[in-house]
Amino acid sequence: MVRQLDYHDMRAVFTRFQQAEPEPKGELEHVNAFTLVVAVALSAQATDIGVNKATRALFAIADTPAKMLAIGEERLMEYIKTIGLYRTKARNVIKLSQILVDQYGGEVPSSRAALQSLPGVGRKTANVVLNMWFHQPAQAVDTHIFRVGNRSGICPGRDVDVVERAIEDNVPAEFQHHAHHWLILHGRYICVARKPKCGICPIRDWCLYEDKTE
DNA sequence: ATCCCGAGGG
DNA sequence: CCCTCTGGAT
Repeated sequence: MVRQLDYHDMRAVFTRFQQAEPEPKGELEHVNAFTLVVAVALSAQATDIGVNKATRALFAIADTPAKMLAIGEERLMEYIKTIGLYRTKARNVIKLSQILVDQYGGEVPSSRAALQSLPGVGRKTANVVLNMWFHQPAQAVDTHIFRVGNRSGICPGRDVDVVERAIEDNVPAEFQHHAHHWLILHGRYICVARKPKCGICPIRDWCLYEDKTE
């Protein structure tokens, strides 16, 4: 039996998030749609801090698909070698850049199908781009949101698809667009994986998580 | 279910 | 040492 916060508690929780951070933003650095796609693709199983450290130098010389192709896979690998899974990511970014040049005039497509057809871009990355760049009602579920959603009862689910639906179905409409970043930031700084900081949690009154250490 | 895979925290 | 980090492809 999965417990899910009721409508009243959901409103209270997101009102708290909104008061603390009226305009939450992601912390992945990017300068256009292309660099956003690349940054999000690179962020798989990596911290945004580590990704930013690598992309700062990379995007200074390669902020378009054409420039990325000019650099090539070998040199790209050197830039992102400090990020996990770097071989696969380098290959995907080069392939993806080639497809954007060949099929989309060097632009980033705005449809989910086109985004997800790019190598290294799955549902989660596509949803981030749709939400952040194209301002579409898409809910990306990452490791933070999956954990926070299940612990708290905000958006529980056995897999990410169920959690995504729980957000769409149960987060009040006016909070939908910012829900992604509110939940991520909460997971990153308060509801952390190992030892959640329930002592300083702003939504503790409504959370269903049983903290046995305090 | 498995592999990919470095950096940082505890 | 072990765990975690805005996953995706096979």
